[in-house]
Amino acid sequence: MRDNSRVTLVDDMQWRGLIQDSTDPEELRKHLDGEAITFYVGFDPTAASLHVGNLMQVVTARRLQLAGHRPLLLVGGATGQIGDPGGKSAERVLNPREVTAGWVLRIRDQLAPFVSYEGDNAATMVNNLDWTGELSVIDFLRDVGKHFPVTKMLARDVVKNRLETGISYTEFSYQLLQANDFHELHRRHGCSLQFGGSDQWGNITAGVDFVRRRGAGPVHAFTTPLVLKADGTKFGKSEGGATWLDPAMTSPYAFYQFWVNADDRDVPQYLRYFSFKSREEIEELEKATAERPQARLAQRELAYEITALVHGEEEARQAVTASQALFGRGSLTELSAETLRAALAEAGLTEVRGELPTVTALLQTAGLVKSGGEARRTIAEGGAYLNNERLTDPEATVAESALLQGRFLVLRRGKRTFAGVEVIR
RNA sequence: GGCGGGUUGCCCGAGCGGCCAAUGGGAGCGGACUGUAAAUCCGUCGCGAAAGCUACAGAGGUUCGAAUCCUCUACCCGCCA
Repeated sequence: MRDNSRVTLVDDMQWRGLIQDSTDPEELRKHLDGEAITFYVGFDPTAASLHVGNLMQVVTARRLQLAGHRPLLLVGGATGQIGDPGGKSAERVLNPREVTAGWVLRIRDQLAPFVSYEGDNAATMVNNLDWTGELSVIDFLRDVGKHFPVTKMLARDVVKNRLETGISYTEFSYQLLQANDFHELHRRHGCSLQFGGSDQWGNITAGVDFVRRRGAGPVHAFTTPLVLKADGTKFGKSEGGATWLDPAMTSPYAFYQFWVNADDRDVPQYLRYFSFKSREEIEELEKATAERPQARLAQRELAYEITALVHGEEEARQAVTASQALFGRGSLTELSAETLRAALAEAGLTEVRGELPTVTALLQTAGLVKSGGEARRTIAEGGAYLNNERLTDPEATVAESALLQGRFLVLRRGKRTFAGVEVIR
């Protein structure tokens, strides 16, 4: 059945605000809304895990695949050793090769579940070290370097911004490597589209130009916008650092909480960017937020969906259950031992043996404070709670009667940072 | 190559012999208000219960006493060649 009013991929992406810059918009539309194509998006191994800042690219790749296109997920084993000058105000310190190599493996595994390897448009993982590692300097300079006018390279914003503070030849060359990747993927896999974050626009267009100069193409490209927060702070940071996709670095519970805590003003945009819900569903949630913001319906839906996508349904359900148990209005004494254990395990559970320590020591052991002084200060400020009751005496020892289900203690710092302790005898 | 300036706590940035664990701002943390939101206001912000300890690029030195003066080392930044 053919419906002329059918919403196309590009229509949907435009509504979601996913396209910041692009090569010829008309051509791009024809390309993306037409026959299945092969596209690529790259991730450099600059850390042991991807973080929520990378999620935009991940879900967009998934979105394109769901629309029928074929993804090439590139992990930059080569570019990751060089360092993209973009977004950095100073030269970066090179990571040892083995470190980068290890991160490549981890990030590849991490990306794997987001796309499908079945069917005509099965995804493929690629690593630019495969074609860059063997490349000799002479070949590189003759075949790649020759096509790059230095004037044009200098004019790119990322380079221009660094000219004052300094940039090494190494980082200056980054755009050539990325441009060459596009050409290689075009040659090897028929890749005709690259996308990335808006900070990649210079590198991406360098690639588009390069493919054309090598007599191939035409190829297309677009960038996704930088995710902004209404309060002006950087997206992706929460209590004490980045929000990682690796469950060992950011627990599924903390990950879920990251989204639950999203600013009302940001949620509608986040839903558009990250969620696979339909336009109707998203607009419904927006309305709910406008009418009853305190219900945080949009935040919860968003948090659940993204947590399930990244960590799986089971983990997402546990994060929800834990959140309900800890933030619920009900008394902690009403929770069953299983619920309590599960909730605290999500929030972070520490085992304590022997005598019951002082509350100061306990806050420290549970990792809610860095030092005894900080524990005392927090208690003095009225920001420390045991089983949801405010602590007042830093020297107090935990009473036997405080143990929930005979062995659990729920510690809290401030409004929303929980930690659990299990007393083992 | 010559001359000059700089390196302070998570970041910016004062301090230029004792009154300096070090003014101020930002971030962070806590409280009040709320909705696990925002904005606002208030408090707090090296370690230690305290005595005290460790800190102002690094190493030495002068001095009763140094972030502050001197010497060397490292790094950064200007100006002139």
